[in-house]
Amino acid sequence: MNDKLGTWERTHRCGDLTTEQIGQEVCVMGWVQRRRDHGGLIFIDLRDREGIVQLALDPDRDPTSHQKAEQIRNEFVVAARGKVSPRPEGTVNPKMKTGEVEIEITELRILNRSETLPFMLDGFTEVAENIRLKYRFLDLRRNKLQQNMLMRHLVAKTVRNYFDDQGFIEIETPVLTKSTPEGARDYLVPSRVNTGNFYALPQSPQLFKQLLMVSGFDRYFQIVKCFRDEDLRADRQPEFTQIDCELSFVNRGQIMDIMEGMIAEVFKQTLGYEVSLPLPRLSYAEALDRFGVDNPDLRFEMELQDITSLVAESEFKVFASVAASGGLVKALNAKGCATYSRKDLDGFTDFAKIYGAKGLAWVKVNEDGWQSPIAKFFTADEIAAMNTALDAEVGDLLLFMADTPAIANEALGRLRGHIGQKLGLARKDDYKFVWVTDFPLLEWDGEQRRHLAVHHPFTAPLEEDFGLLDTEPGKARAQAYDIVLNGSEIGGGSIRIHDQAIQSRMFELLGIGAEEAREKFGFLLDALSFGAPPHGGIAFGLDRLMMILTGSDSIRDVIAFPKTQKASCLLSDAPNAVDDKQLQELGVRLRTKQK
RNA sequence: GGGGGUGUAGCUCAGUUGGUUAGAGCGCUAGCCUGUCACGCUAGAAGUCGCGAGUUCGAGUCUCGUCACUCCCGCCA
Repeated sequence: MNDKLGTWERTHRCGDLTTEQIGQEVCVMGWVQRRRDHGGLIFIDLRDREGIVQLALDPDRDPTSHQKAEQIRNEFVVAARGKVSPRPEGTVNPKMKTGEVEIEITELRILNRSETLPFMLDGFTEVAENIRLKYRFLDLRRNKLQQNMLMRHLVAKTVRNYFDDQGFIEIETPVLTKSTPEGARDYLVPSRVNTGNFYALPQSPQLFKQLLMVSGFDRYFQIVKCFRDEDLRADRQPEFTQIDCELSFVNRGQIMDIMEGMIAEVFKQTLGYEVSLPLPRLSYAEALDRFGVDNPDLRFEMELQDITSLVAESEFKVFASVAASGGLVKALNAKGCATYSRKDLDGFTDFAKIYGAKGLAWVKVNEDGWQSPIAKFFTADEIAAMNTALDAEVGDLLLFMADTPAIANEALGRLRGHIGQKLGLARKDDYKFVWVTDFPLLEWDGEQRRHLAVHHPFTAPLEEDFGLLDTEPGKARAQAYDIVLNGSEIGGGSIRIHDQAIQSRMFELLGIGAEEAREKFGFLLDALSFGAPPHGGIAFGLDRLMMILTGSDSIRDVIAFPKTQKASCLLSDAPNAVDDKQLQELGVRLRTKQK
């Protein structure tokens, strides 16, 4: 039989008790982290979301409570009253926040019992993901996840306060929206009252926030769930949260200023970390040239060097032929890594191959020159030129990639990140931001034989590249910007097209005919024709930001109830089959038999 | 759609060349213990070796298939 809560009121949270409360009568409630029964004395570590405090139960002080404590097991829910006391000389626990005090219990109530848990919550062992997810309500009791959720709340609160101060208002946009087949796959919801028709869950509130600008709300933000039916990754869930913003009458410099202010405020409030503003800005072209990727990790240098011209005439056919066919030969200098084994180097090659590289050439810089399978193909002058370009010194490891520009950049750029991690140059408590700007507006899709929007079809081109739309649209750059933190894209946005004629022209360039554009985006084109102000915005991935703030390797650790890689919820068993009756009402018939 | 990893007690894992009755730590149960804090000591219970076939005198171990979890490529306007 459990005890009743009765009229007891909690006076403090467990983790909040310090020497300041010494002498006070307190009442705490929480879960039993651990019981240590000495036969006489019993100690209980009582836990709530703020932390753990030690309860001391002395049979001489209160035999009834002591007797109850003998039955207590892990995760029992307990309420306890007693006096906060300093721990006896020599028994202070410096590892605990509350380690200088304990509560001398005078009355104890067992509010509820617990079965033996399927796994320990003590944080000393890594538990398999599927077990954690099945018992997510228990997993969430663990300290790390409690901290993550509390910090997530703090971030949301900070964001709301900041935007409120800046004159933004939060407006909700619909979750049942219209499917637009551009971009990611939609999650579809069948409509009962419009049999045969479907809503789509929003991939982002993009169009609605633009409409809010047309409506004159001027500065909008929303912390909002978005949905994409694509395959999952360590940093991707099918439903995720964006900090979504849109502003009118601003240029992109002003947007970036406001947004980096928000990010700085978040880092200050959560980690006490001062982000120095303004953040560096890098063009897409420069990012690719120096780092190979558009989301460079700037916690370390190790920049890529373009050595195509140095090896174009060399005897090494692999490099020379790539150079002759318009490819790139790029190299990076892994400082002091000449000691790496053949196995390490093979590992790097395998890593590069993931990104389409055919191979990777390496050079160890020794006292007596280059040690490398490819050294013999180069003249002393060529080697000297490469050494200079790469700032090579004895003890360095030079890595070379020759391929099409896209593959050479991507593969060597990813390898740069990989080696930076391996060398411990990418510290989790170091935060390096960069804005990447001037993305290409369009990319050519060879399969569909049409241009696709790199960002989305509502992105405005750079004003100086306007003319290119009619001549070489593939070369036009966008008024777009991504904010990158430690090699991870945490946000992206653009100035939008607010001129209906230009938006129509953009649809044309994307191979979307006038009729199709009207059918899919007619409401946007209409809105643009009724006095749309110049506007632009950005959306931040809250989950990815939380991963970095909490030092989490998985997005699941910053989401209360995440899904597995196959997008199922092991806790509730979603998605699941539904009754025929439900399907009938929706006018939906399945094409395949269910298992 | 493709590639890699993992799956053995409630949890974390070990298990040799295919060979007797599958082990350890933690947890759990019982007993002891008045200053521990991942308390300690003693004893005990606990297994569909993910699932299904196959090879074999014999399979946790080899082969094939399959399922789940996970990391990556593609995909993610």
